[in-house]
This record gives sequence, structure tokens and C-alpha cells, in this order.
Amino acid sequence: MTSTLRTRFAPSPTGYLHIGGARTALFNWLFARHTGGRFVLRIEDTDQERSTEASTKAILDAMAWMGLTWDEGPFFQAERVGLHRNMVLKLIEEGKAYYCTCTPEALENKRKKALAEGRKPKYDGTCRNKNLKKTPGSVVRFRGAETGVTIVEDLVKGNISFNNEELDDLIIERADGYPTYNFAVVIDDAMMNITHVIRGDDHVNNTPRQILMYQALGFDVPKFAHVPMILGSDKTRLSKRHGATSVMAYKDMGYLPDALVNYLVRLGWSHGDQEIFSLPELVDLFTLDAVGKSPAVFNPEKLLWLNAHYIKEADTRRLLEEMKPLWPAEAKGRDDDFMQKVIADLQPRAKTLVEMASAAGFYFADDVLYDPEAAGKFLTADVADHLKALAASIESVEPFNKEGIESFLKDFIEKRGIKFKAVAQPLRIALTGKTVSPGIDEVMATLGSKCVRERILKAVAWIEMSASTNAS
RNA sequence: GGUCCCAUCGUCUAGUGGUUAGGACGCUGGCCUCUCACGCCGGAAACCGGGGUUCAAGUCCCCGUGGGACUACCA
Repeated sequence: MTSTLRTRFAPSPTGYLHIGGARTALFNWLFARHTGGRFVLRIEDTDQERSTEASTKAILDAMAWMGLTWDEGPFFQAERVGLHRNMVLKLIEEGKAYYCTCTPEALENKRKKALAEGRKPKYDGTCRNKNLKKTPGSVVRFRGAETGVTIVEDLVKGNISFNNEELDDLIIERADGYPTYNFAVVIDDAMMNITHVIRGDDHVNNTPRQILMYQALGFDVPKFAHVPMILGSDKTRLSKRHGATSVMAYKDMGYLPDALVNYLVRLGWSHGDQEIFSLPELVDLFTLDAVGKSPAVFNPEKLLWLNAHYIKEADTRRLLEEMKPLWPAEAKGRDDDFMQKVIADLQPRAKTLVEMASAAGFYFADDVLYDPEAAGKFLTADVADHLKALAASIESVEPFNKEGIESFLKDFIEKRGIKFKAVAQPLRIALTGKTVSPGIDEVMATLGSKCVRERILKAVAWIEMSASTNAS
């Protein structure tokens, strides 16, 4: 026996890792890391119908992306059925479980009838005392207590008590020989020495039955912590119809894992008024008693804000790597040095990496594509001379960086007796084709003097051409 | 229907008997400014209702109400 604290995350591989599961995983991971315990990953794939390997891989990938490293596993529950069966047999021998031959159809009918008549739709105990043998199609049920009270001592909700008579004789082994969730989870958590079960509070109603099984099997009951659910904007359980719920969908949309982690941890957990947390900081600060009891509505805007924050704060070298798969095709072949400058220009105003990539097009274009409306409005005959003069002297700017350009431009407008505003937008269109862009000095410095001169000249040509077209 | 959980601005939350009920997202007015962002300053915006307990209740208790979860041979 070890005295170190152990948590686990036990997703079922029936789809992608979703937001709710990710937060559960995060809490388990943080709690383990904070306490110096161990974090175990177990894949609950006993549903042969719905479990897929692709889902397992997707979940592992998503956890890795978020930085949730596990110390043991992944273990696969389906590979442990022998163990589960032995435990079932043990319970049967001890009279704590029994075979049941009721058909699913018969059960379903009884359930409907009971519901229609306003009675509890729980198992009626038909086979409970028949002392049946195993037969094809038979299942095994746990013999529940008919009296007494079971108390769940929950680390976030406090004590919750249940009358045992409310509890069903639930099926622990299916006709196909596989254990059901409520049984397998108990066996595995016990055998893996899980000390703290942190999971969604949709499991609270299962917990008393599980406690009864721990006791029937002679296992220590772990501590439970049920964290509230994450809801959609209509306050129902978060699902696809509320928008993206897959962790990796956020990666694809250009989110940084730091943002997702930071957002998720603040759903149900807080540390005073603090909003921004790094992972190491969370490991340091996270405790279960700061977890709230009430469910939280998922708010995509706040996540987006956090993402913008982390992009802004990120090291450009890191972004250089993150952005590599995202750049438009024209960016191919550009050196890292140039790309880092592009990133630095765009960083303060991008909310997602995808947005950054799509705003960067003009940096790589051989021919700047003018937004027709912008060009028509700002590339006018009266600015042609200014642009020409600019083109003529721009290559002499030394050094050709933000500061050098700034003072050159200041000098330039003073000499010509104009305001910067008079040429700013025309210049911007010439350089970027758009009315919205990073600062002109930054764009120039990134583009380089040769490119800047060419683009200005091209704008002059465009002005002259459109003037002659209008005249004819 | 039954069981269980939950309840502070639209949303995430701070609050642990005495506060002008704080912060954040979003919204909004202004400043900054070459555009857009960023940033900075300001604003609107909440204790679900009713009873108790107490000198004093967002905070404790009860009852309502509302919302959620579970009620599978899913997990």
C-alpha cells in the first residue's frame, strides 16, 4: 500500500474529448500535481458497441495538447474483464449478487408501466430470490440493501445522504459478459488504489450504489469530489448544439492551450479576483475547497478574450512554431526572421492564430491586392506627388526599423508641410491594400525598404492609371 | 413522477453575520492615435421569493419557486 494520493481520469472512448471532460481531467491533474500525487489515465471501453480506437487516440491527443500528462496508463478497462468477472463470481458466491433472466423487453415494459402509474421505475426484484444459475442471456445483479442510509461524504458538496431503499438492484454484468460501468469503475478504482475520485456531478446519484459495492467487496471507499457541470447558454448540459465542444476543435480554430486551460479552470474554481493563471501557478494554487458547487455556463467570448491575451503575451518564437501549419501558401519559403516580424506586428491584434494567418496575406503578396473601396477612396490624384517623393527617398532611411522610419516620416511631412493623416491611409492602402492594418512604421520595417518602395510606386501607377481611365 | 444537487450583475465569479456587495468577459462613454486593435479612465448592470434566528443576513435555518442531473444490459 502506498500513502500517496492518486487521482484518475476515466473517459469512455465514444467520441472526442469534450470541454466538460477536459475540465474534469484538468481538475484531477491539478489536484494530483498540487499534492505531489499521481494521475492515472484509464479508458473505459467496456461498451463494445460504441468504443473506438480513433476516439481513444483523439482523447489522448487532446490531453497531450493541453499538457495534461499522466503518470500511469492508459489502462483499458476492457482488458480487465477477467478481473471484473472474478469479482462478480465472488459476490455471487457470497450471496451479494445474483443471476437475473428478465429480458430487456420485459424490463422496459415494467418500467413504462410503473412510470405511467406514478410508481418508481426501479427493478422489482423478480429474480432476486430465485437463486438462478447462469444461462445464455442472463445478467448479474448486485443485491442492494433494502434498508438503511448511505452517506456520500463529498469534498465539494458536503455530506449527501441516500435511503438505500431508493437504490436499485443494478446490473453489474451484462449478458455479453462485460461489466457495467458502475461495477467496473468500483473494481478499477479500488484495484488502482485511487484515493480521490474527482468527476462530474452527474455521477452523484451513482455514488451511493458504488459505495455499497466497495463495502460488499471489502475495499476502502475513496474520497469523492463531484464538480458541477458545464452548461450551454440555455443552461442545459453542454452539447454540440451549443457550438464547438471538442477540445481539438479549439486547437483547429487557432486557440492556444494556455487559454483553454485558463478558461476551463475558472469554471467552478477561483482564487480571489485573479483571472490569469499559468499552469505552474495553477499547480501551486489549486485546491478542492476552492471549487464551487453551482454549475457554470460556458462563455465563448471570455475564452476568446483569454486567447487574445495569451497570443499577445506569447514569445514570438513560440508563435513561429504554432503558426507554421497555418500560414497561407504564399508564405512558403520565407525565412523565420521575416515571419517573426510578421507575427510581432500581428500579435497585439489577433484573437486567434487562424485570424492572424488570414490577416497576414499582404505581407507575402507579390502584388498587393487593393480593396476596391479603400483604393477608390484613398489612392487619389492629390496624394500621388507625396507618394512619389516618399518612394524616392525611402530607401535612404537608415536604420530601416520602426524608430528610423518614424523619424524619417516625421521629417518628411514637416518638410512638405502636411499632416501625417494626409498620407497615412493612402500609404496603408499602398502597403497592405486595406484600411486596417498594423502600424505603418511596423509594416514598413517588416516589409523592408525595397518592397516598400515598389509598393508605393505601384500605388502611384495605379493612381495615374485610374486618372487616365476616368479622363477618357 | 421519484431521488439528488444547485441558486450574487446577461455570463464567470469574490464574499464565510456588520462591505458604498468587489473583480473579469461582454456592452457602453471618453482618452491615446496613422487605421484597427492594445492600453488607460469612467458608466449601466446582481444578492430568486417568503418566513424565521440575530442588535445586525447575500452570508445561518425552514418553506416555496426556478434550473440542472440521475432514474439503461451508456459511461
